Amino acid sequence: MRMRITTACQFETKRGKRASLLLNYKLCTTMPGRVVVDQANPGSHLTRIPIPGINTATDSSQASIRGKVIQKGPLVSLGDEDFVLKAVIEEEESVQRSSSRNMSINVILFGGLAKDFSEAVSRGEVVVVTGFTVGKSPTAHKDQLHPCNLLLSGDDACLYVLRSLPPSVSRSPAASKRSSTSKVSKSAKVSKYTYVPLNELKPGAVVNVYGVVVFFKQPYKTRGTDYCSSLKITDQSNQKVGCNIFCERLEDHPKIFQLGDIIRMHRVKTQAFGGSINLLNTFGFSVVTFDGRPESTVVPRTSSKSFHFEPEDKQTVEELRTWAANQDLLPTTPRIHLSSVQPQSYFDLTCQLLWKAPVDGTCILLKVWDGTRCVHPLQDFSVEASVIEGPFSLSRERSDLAVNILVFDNHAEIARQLKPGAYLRIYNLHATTGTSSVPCSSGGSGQNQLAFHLHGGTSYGRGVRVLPDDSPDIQELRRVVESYPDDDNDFNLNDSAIMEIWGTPPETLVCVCSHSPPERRCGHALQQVTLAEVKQSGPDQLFHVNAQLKSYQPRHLYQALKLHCPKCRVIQEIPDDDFLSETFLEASKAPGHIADPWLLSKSILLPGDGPKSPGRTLSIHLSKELFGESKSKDLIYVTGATLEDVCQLAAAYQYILPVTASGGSASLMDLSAPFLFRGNKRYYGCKQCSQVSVKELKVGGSEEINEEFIAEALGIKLLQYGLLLKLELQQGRDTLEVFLWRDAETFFQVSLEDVAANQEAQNKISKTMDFLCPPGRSMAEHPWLDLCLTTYTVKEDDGLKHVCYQVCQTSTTTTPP
DNA sequence: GCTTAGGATTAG
Repeated sequence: MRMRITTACQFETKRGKRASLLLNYKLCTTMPGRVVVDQANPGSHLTRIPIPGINTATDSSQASIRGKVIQKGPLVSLGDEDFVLKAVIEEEESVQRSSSRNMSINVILFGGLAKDFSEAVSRGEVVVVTGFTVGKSPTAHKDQLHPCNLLLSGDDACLYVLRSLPPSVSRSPAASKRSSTSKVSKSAKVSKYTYVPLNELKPGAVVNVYGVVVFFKQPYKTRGTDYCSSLKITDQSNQKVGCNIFCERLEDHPKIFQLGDIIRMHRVKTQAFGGSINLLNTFGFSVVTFDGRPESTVVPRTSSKSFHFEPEDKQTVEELRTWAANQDLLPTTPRIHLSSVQPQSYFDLTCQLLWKAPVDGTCILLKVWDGTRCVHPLQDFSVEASVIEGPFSLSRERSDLAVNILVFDNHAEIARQLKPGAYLRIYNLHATTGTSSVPCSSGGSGQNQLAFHLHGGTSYGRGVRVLPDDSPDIQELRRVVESYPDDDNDFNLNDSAIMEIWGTPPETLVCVCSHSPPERRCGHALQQVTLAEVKQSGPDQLFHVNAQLKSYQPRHLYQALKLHCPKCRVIQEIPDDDFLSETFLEASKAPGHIADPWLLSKSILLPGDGPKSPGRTLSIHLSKELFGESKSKDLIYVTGATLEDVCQLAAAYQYILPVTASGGSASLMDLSAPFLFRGNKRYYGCKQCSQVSVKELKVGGSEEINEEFIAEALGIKLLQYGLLLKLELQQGRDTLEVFLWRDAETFFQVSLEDVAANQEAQNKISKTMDFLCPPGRSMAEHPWLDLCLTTYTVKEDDGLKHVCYQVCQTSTTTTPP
């Protein structure tokens, strides 16, 4: 089958309505790179954002900012030990200058931090800040500095000073760089620790120990309040000692990646158990771990902001490593890649997560790869595209190598928090064969198809963990996966640059177009023109061009798919499932009681499974009117339902309307969430244009209940799905950036409502884009397209009008070869 | 309020 772009002379959208050409985007092509600071530096687990790259959408919980102090204001007292201080920090030379103006930013410090900064930090010093919030700088106009400022207040705020130390002072592991870190408001305390050999432990003592890890489980949830890391360690005394570390927070647990890692624990309690000594963490416990391979550099792994580390520690680690290397302590299992997996075996897999999707309450499907190809036939699974988190459409190379992993039970809970792009180690993964009866299995011939299962439980250290980006274990993997052509479109810079515009918060997307373009038809009578001629022309014109597609943005459909209001023309993002789950969960906690006389209600008490998941009441309400019309299955109202409940119910009833009780009456939830569900489809309402009130539906006998009818009855203005792509057209040496928006449905010959709900429709779009812009092919191999373009003006923030271009009245058609 | 786990395969 061959696809060809032609111009369609007739055009009418599915619903017979037209969205106007209203786009107001600026593309920032100079988004600075993401720089991860050196492991030895503070905030190394965070993404370092260059100062020019800061904006109000910066996720400060994941970011650190580094800069040189170029101005330090006076400490201003606000009374009662409260202070404020303003400083300016400047991006250092090392980062590429992408904008000369935004290299310096105001930092406003509050409270004790302001006071400490005033006393401890001088101009010219380099600082790293974390836990900040980003605000709009009210003085940007006046001081010509960065349009944002950094606000440092509260417990999360932290500021580190990078400072040279005299050689005699105990240093951080960054000693080789001749620099150390001091955290403002905490001075380093120098004290000696003594470590007890493992064969000298006596019960009932609190000790510090070093050891080589000979067994470990990743932290797992206990029946109590904490996670437990269960491990066994040994040292030169050859004594093996079991340890149980209980911490509520996962980040406080020892970072153990593989057998042979070295662990140092401070303040562990010895305890007699079963004739031997066990170790248990106790008050003031701290832990640091190290890679166990003698050839690797000694880099402490810890999430502690301050920890003790001296040259003696480095020596102890090296001695333990050398000793362990000459012992028969650890099994000598070779690293298994997907290419060397044996059916029915258990192995540890180091891989990259491509995407994930929930299967049911106890199972998550992970799509991963390690750059090698599994030689065995693999079992296939299918999931709804709408529940996939991550790039739904993989390049051919990637999807050839990617495998599915089913993660069950306790591990599913951890897997829910994994982010696509993360590097993972999955311990005790089971390569199973035989037919699967999990809900997402596509069936198939089954018997000798391989499937990867991470079973529930923690036997044999079964578990999954994220490896840090600087882990030596992933460098080779990273090199391999990054060598694939499509890679730079998926997880790194390009996407974050695109997200600058495509992820712009909805309120800034309100369209401010001067007026809608006139309706014109291309018709084949229009003569083809060059891109240069299009650019030289004014707005409100229609052109017929012949060009190639050089590139397009965003690369992922889930980034291009939007919701928009046909009335007020606001464009907004589609909320992700994590957000929706949270919203529904919150609402389900306080369902209240509905006593509307026009509803028939029935409540079910669903048992919980612990203090963090208490029981809840799910209520289903039927409209008496619909019941009388024998349409009781057409629409039900539910209260106390989680997102999962709603999806389940959506399989049995036509329309599900989640409601909460407000003064004894049914009322809708916040319109941030879908107000209506039908099968896989979700319907949203416009916050600005809806005047919601839940009242009895009046249906005539022949009237069909559909989303439009329900929305109207509720006073809701239905949002429509839209698809927004920016295409770079090429014609010889000339290029032109154009949008595809209004006529996206015509272009792809697909309903965007379907695209939001099913994989098949999504595949149609990705196949089309792969055909128009074949990944990894030269421009000579890109097809030539006949396109209609319209020109129109958009009023920018600066008040000036800009001419924009949009593809219109063009559809992809398939023609026989 | 101060437990939880204390290695040793799921059975999808």
